[in-house]
Amino acid sequence: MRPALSIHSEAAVLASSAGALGGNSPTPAFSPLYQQIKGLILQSLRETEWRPGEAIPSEMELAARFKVSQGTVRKAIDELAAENLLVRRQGKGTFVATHAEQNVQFRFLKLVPDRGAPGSEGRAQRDIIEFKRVRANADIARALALRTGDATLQIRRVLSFGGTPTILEDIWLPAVAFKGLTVEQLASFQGPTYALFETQFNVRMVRAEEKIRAEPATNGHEKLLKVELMTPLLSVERIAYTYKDVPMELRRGYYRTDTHHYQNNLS
Amino acid sequence: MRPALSIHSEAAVLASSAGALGGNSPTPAFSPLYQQIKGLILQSLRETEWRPGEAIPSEMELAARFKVSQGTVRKAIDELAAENLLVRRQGKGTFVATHAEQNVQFRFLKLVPDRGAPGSEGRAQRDIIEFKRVRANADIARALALRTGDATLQIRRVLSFGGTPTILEDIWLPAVAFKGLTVEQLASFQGPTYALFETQFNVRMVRAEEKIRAEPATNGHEKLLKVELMTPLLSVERIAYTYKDVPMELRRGYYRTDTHHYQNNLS
DNA sequence: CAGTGGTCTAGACCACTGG
DNA sequence: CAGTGGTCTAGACCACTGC
Repeated sequence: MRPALSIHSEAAVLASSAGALGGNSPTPAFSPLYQQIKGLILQSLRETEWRPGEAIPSEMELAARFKVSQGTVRKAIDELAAENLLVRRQGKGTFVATHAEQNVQFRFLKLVPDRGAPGSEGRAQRDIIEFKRVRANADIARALALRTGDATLQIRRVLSFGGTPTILEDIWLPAVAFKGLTVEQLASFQGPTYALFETQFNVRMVRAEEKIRAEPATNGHEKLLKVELMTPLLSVERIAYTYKDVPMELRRGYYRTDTHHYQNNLS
Repeated sequence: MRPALSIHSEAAVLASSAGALGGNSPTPAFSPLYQQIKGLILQSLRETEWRPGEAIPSEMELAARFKVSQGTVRKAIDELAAENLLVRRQGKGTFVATHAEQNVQFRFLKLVPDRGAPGSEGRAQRDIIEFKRVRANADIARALALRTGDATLQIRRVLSFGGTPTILEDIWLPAVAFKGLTVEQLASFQGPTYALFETQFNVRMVRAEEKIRAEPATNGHEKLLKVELMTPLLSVERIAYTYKDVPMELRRGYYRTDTHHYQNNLS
């Protein structure tokens, strides 16, 4: 069976563009077939040909569609599954990952209680303190790849565990992508906020970067978290990205760490 | 070619032990061949048949040794490489991972400068403040899977970047495994501490868990880090594990986060 | 029972490294 | 050039799911 895709198609593009610019082909940039298949599947995910939670076609179907062997499709899916974009379920199929699944919830919330398992406290109480439309300052704009002055939605909320306010978060979203988001929607939605983003705005968060510092409680944060002024808090700044590495959320969190801690595993 | 290993060997063990206990075989616990191969390779790593930095036998050789196909060995090695226990180098071979490699250094040190790349500050200055033999209290013993009162080596040191003291660390090691470790050795060794552990004590750190909190500088920590009393510091408690999930190091670090931050990537 | 993902094999060929 | 890991294929069979 001859593949319909050239093994060197991407390389050809790179080489030709380098040639057009007069560059002397720095790297052949060989791209294996399965990487190209991976790219095609990724493209379908971006274009939401299959939505979060849905099954994608079987390996056999995809192999036929792309005119490659099942093993090649398999390797592409393997990588996407390793990146948590797809979830394989033996006997059932391969599914688009979603933040609505229980086991995924704690991949993005690393604050866990000192005693007991991560989810042992039941559902966190979420209180929305503020919701407003603001123009991005230079910092916010840079983080979200916007221009200074572009419209954003800002949300301030407090998460409480067992009645104790533990997390204060300020969230900024590009207004264009989240047009129509309301406080009511945010307040009434059961489940992770990122699941709401998936179903209502077709925005799927794929990865995030967090910068963590220790800072004293000030600016009224101490009142909202019910701690003394200048109490050390964990400051967590997160930028969350969608499929094509587009930043779609900036989040500044302040965590109390007297009964919880930020858990990280290195390997 | 018939495999010399039974596909169900591990399953058989589990089933028989469950049977001996009168259990009614809860899970067949099917173990694929490549997992068994992975286990055998892991065993050789533990027994240091191949030492950190050395090449392991080629895929073909291992396939012949274990009487399986190259593809099966390949899948086993794939997983070990994904876990950072092995490193593949095309055209050269597969090597036992080591902390002596440049690119590995920053997998375990997540504190990076606010400006500039992770390694841009040059080598950190390390000053050993204290080195003593102490008996483990209940906390230390639990963390290192020792008994209270067992001997440990305690090291206190300060890491400085560009002349600024930034990290204060207390390290506890089980004395039995690190017999003969001296201050001179620690002070004179160039490169990561974990690389020293590999070459001198045959202890290879494979993964670690970190619990992070925000705490005020007290107990003289403020003097060693040259900050004011009660300045918020990042408290990082790490337990590091060797191949077979044996804890071999407890480390309590206090990080200044005025010019650096703890960087974490979620996916 | 059919359909899915998961394992295993055998062989061909490619890309990369170093002598 | 030989030796290594990397890719791709084709086919057989296994484990799991749900009808």
